[in-house]
Amino acid sequence: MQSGTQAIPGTGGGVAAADALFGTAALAGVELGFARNAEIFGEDEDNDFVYQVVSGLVRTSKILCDGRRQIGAFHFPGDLFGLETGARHWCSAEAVSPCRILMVRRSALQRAAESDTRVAARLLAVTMNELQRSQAHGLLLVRSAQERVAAFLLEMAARTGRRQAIDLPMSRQDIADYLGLTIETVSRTITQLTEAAAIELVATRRIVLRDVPALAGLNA
Amino acid sequence: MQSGTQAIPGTGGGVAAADALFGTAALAGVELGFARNAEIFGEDEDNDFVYQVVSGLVRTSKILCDGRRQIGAFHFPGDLFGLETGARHWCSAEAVSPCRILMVRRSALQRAAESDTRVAARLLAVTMNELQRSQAHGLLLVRSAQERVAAFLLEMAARTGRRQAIDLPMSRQDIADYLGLTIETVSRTITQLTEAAAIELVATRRIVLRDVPALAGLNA
DNA sequence: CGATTTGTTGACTCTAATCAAGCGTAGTGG
DNA sequence: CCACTACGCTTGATTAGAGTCAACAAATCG
Repeated sequence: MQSGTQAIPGTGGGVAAADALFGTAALAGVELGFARNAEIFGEDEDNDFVYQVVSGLVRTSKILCDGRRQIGAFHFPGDLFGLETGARHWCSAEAVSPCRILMVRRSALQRAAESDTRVAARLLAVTMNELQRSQAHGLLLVRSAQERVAAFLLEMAARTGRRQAIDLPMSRQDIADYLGLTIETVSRTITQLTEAAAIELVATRRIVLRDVPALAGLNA
Repeated sequence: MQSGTQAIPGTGGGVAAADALFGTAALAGVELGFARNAEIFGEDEDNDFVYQVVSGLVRTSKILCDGRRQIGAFHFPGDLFGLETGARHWCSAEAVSPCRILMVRRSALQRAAESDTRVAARLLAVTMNELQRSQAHGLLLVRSAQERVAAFLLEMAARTGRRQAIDLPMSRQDIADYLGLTIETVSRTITQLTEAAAIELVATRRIVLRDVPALAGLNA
């Protein structure tokens, strides 16, 4: 069972911002469905669209020269992704769970931003938020395995809106690649947090946060 | 001698973009000088300005709960910084070398962006570039010490425009905090790269890149 | 010139990676 | 329905790489 992935209702803020973005400008977007692990766009492909998650979960990642994969971000319903300046994509995007994705032509969005100040302002705000998220993610990568996993769980709880039980749509490999760890270390750390009674492993992909202050105490 | 810090001419692209940003809109900015290690803004302070480096080098950083410091970015002449959405600053900014900084009121910039589409577009482009830089930095943090230091040296060479000799305006501690390493590891790695004839340590803060392909070969 | 900060080097420790095996849960087909 | 398989996850043993602690050298400054 990996239900719940499509049921994630979005976090409100993101959806509202994006709605204002696309809605106000009356931008025609194409909505497409993607199967689990399907590629939405690939590295070095033409950068012609901006994307919004309607439902499901998306990861953006890059393959390192040694074959390892680094996941830069998970994108939840309402989130925009593919926000880049270059003519070609710098990273790739795949569906973690079955997704519905809204695609808007970059040129159309640009025109909309030129004619509607609110669209431009929204787009800038969304980009700045993404910048801050990226910087926060960078901070994570220099911390201990326990701190990374704890922060990840709290982030997922915050993003899915759940206070207690979180359903993780992504595999341990995805988590490891997001946190810059190996799957073994992620697994071991989850075991440790369980033994420390900070969390409870209901199922492999369903985790209950038992001691949120303890988890938060591991953070900066 | 830590000369060269004020002589860095900017990288062209950054300066041009920023000039268009501030110039076109006829934005009145205040230019201020900051001594070495002076704080330009602090974490949690009011986020009322956007800043541009005129000369010198700026670092933006955050202090972790365990006392360690993580540097998110170095900002060179022409670069904008302080691009955040929140009402308060999320990180702090300090002068690595003596700096001249142009400060523009966020509200004024926002008004300029509303009246001039080109300003809005420039601001968005600059923010997206910063996002990509931040993501690239995140990638660095999951690599080996050698790869991080090599990438750092190449980045500095690219930013300062020098092909061969780089003058590093920042201390080993700054480098370590930027790369998520300790000063000892940075020092040892520089020694290793010297022994491998990839670089040459002319002075502690002056490094000549002897084998750029070898250094680049360590990257993704 | 001494004093102080900054950088290098060495010895040792410890965390997370690696290599390898075993478990559990679908999913498949007889 | 039950092997059988395949995959994702966990656990164990060992290793490698960076951190820590400590001493020393070198540059900078008054």
